[in-house]
Amino acid sequence: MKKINIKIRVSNGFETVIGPGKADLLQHIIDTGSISAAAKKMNMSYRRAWELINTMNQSFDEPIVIAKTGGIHGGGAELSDFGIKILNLYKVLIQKMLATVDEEITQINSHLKSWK
Amino acid sequence: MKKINIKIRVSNGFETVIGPGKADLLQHIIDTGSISAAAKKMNMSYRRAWELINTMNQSFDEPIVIAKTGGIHGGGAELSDFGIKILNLYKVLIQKMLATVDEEITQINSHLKSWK
DNA sequence: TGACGTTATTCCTTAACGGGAATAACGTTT
DNA sequence: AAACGTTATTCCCGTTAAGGAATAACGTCA
Repeated sequence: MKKINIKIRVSNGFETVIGPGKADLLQHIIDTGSISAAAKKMNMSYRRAWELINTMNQSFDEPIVIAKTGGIHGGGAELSDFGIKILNLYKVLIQKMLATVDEEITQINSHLKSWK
Repeated sequence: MKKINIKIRVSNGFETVIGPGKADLLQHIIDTGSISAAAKKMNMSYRRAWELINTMNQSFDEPIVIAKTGGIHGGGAELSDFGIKILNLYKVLIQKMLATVDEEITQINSHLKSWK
């Protein structure tokens, strides 16, 4: 059993707008309600997580993540309705794309060395 | 008109086995018959081109690029039949994948800022 | 044998990336 | 007012990535 892996990124021409890492991060923010907690779950620095989020928020015409400082637990973050929509679009994108190329993936996989 | 761009890479789990850059390089090798000429056309250093090729040759169970030193023009490189097969598989992979998600791409694109 | 142009490989240096620490701002709770 | 935990932001530093230069090896041709 080998471990071929298709990575799909959406770029605006010079930077990734959403891809595997950013989508993962968004999902963890949904789960935890916090940027720092999401980052920790991914073994990612807060600094980097914030950068990814900032890139996304600046790339789209509406914010993806809404963050608040202060308050009951010091603050927190959640996806905007728009952010949820984009994340779901990305998930659908991946699902559809992968569903169509089982044959080609199998063929490429069969020629990959397995010890890596 | 915006410039959304979907990048698809095939990974073996820890490195890219074929993706946009490597596929481009292979095509240029077909066109030029030389690693150095192909690299030059892409504004890529020979050193890097060789690394990409080496990664591919080591990742698959057959060589993708066959290179020769010496001879009439100092040497040269060409894709093996297997390399041509893999490159075509990748092209088909991309074509099929992109063909299925026109709707999602259009939607994401419509929410991307255009000045980037 | 010497010239030629390409592949193959090593070494050094520079640039980019990302982590960690430090700090401020914030708003609720006590 | 003080404490708390999170976001937001800036600095510094080490690691890694990538480029360039240099050199050897190679096989054909003159």
